Amino acid sequence: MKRIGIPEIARLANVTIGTVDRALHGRKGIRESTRLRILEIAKSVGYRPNMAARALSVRRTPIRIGICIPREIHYYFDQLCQGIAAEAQRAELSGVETIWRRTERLGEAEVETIEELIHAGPGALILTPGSPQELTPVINEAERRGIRVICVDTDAPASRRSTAVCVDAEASGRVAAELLGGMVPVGSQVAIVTGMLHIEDHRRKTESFLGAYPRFCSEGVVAEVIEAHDDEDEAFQKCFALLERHKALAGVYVNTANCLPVCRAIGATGLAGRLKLVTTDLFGEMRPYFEKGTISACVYSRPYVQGELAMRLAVDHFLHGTQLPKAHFLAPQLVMRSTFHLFREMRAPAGRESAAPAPALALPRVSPSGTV
Amino acid sequence: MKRIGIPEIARLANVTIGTVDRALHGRKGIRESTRLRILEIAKSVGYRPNMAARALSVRRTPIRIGICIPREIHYYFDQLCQGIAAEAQRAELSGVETIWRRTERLGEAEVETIEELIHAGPGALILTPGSPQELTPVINEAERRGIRVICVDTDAPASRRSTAVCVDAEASGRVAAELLGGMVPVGSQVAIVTGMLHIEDHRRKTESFLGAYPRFCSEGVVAEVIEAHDDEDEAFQKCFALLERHKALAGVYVNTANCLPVCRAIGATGLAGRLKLVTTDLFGEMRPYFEKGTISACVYSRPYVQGELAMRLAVDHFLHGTQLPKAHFLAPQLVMRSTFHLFREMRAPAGRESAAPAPALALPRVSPSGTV
DNA sequence: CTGAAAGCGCTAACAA
DNA sequence: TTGTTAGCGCTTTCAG
Repeated sequence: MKRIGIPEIARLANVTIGTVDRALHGRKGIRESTRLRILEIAKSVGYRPNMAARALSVRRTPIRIGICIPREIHYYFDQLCQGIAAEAQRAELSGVETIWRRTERLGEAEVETIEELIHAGPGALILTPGSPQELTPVINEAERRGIRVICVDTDAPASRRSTAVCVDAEASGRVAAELLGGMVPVGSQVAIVTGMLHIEDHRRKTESFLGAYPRFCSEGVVAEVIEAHDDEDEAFQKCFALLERHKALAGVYVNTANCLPVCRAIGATGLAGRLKLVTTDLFGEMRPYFEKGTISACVYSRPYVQGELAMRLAVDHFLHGTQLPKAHFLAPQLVMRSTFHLFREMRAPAGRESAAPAPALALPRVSPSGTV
Repeated sequence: MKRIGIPEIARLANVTIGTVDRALHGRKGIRESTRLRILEIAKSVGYRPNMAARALSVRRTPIRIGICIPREIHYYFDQLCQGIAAEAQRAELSGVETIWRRTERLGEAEVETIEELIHAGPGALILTPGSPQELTPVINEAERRGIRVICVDTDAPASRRSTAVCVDAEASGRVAAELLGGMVPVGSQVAIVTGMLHIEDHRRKTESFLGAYPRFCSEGVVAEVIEAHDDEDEAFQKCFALLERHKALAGVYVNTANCLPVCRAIGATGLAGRLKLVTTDLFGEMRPYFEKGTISACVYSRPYVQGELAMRLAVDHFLHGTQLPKAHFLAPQLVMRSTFHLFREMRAPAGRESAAPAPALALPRVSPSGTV
């Protein structure tokens, strides 16, 4: 089963490798009959190109990919970065380099950072657009220069970005409604705790839940929508008051990461387990509330997977010439009491400093000839 | 920013590439001082080996990975194979080859096929052990010869296999119980439709559901466990009779792929939507039942992801020297009415012929979940 | 101990 | 229209 290559095909066809190359790649400057003949031979011997040789021959510039991701919220964006880094490490072997620029917070210093990255002349840019509208000009500028911009986690749909990898906020809100609606009795009152409605993600999740909930729980009503501004105390206070106000509340949907104060408020009112709580995101501190049954389910956006995917799309695009999809929407992962322990997020203590920028130098670890 | 290689280091160190190679690889025949000097330079310039070139140069030992996966059930194992193939294609650049052997059905001709694969002398073997106990000797033999055996989808825990990638059947059954238990009223009767209880996977899911259901639905009871033997007619008949027998049934858990007849029976008795149905696996024909609300949720093992993961573990192991984990358990993906459309499985018409043994030049590229 | 040189399979520029 | 040739960056063999 020796693998046969271009030279061998050339021999079989009585031509030279140049001609075989032309035939195989549909290049011009070859008689149609010759091409057909060669193609026929190539097929009959089951020719498969040696990708390593091709890569070696064709590429003299390493592919560089710029990455602009915020630091905060750590537990979330660190996962995202780890996904990217994991994929990047694999692609390293094929000559892909990453340039990391982590901004302090989502939406902060985005434009400058990306301009800086553009300046480095990368092949692609992976970023989380915090303020899509402000970013649109830079994104378009990057694309104009031939840099493929890949949005991750959130999209900048009005821009000319090449693609986006994200969990659709609407799907997220809808599935939360479906879960909660399925768990509470007909006609139940529920409430939403959100961060800030002027944040697109929060608003869309909220609206989508509002629209979907009555469809999944007949006669069901959303009693209140609370903005907690991602403040722990505010969330606790407001939520506690909410539970006092609506004794009949059957469920709560928290669509921001700030779910711990809600859990505490529910615990404080002795409702844990009776009231169904559906949260968003996943991190170590949620563990006890899963165990106690305070949290019924969590609609998780899987930042790690998103990162992996974004990076992979970029790599595949450059290395294999894969087309970038218009957008890639992932289904959120539903995490429940029976499964939360299976997530890496629940093991590592949260809040650790980023593990992203792979510490450059790695000398060859495997001796080429043998295994140790 | 040019990526610098061995020739450049040689120049900087005033030696030849041969010497640099010796230094970098800890080979003998080089003065210790020279080695140190070269290593120092390599580090300072951030040398990273070009793996494509290496792969090309040491073609004598391409890493080969044997794969033994059944054809049936197509919709499931084709996904698994596509996951493996996608990952394999990426590794191709680094000189990884795959040897495909698809058996007709799970558990059929496994031993022979694997013996044959062992004979090809691969570095690793990826397989779905249909009958773990029969396979144990061959697996151990392979491991004895230094072939890393990776079980996927099901495990062969008694063997010396290097690792396994699978969704734990127990977690699957338990989360089904949690979902169903959360959706039905207190004290509800539910039923289980399984394939054959002598199949380990079915038995374990069933037992785990039986154990967990009462914990998630207080006073809840599992009224019946039905074996449908993965036969369409039998499933329909038995299920129809079941629904007649237990008018009060609030939910059904189907833990085999054979869920369509159950959906039909539920439809025929006019219970669609009222009775909560939790199924297993995901394929195109389930679409209308999701749409109508007949299926409330599906506990999906994500064969594509499992395949990707298994292959990736193998590749990372050989290319980066990564340790293989003892086992890798994935959380099942919960699919619901709001999200089923995001899955690749629901788009492509099911039952297509395998796409596994990569056809020559252009291997169809698939992405892990929905791509628009 | 170190240097020189021959490829690995493929692409691409140049010759015929 | 086809042939020839020079690398890509690395490993490896054979000389010095």
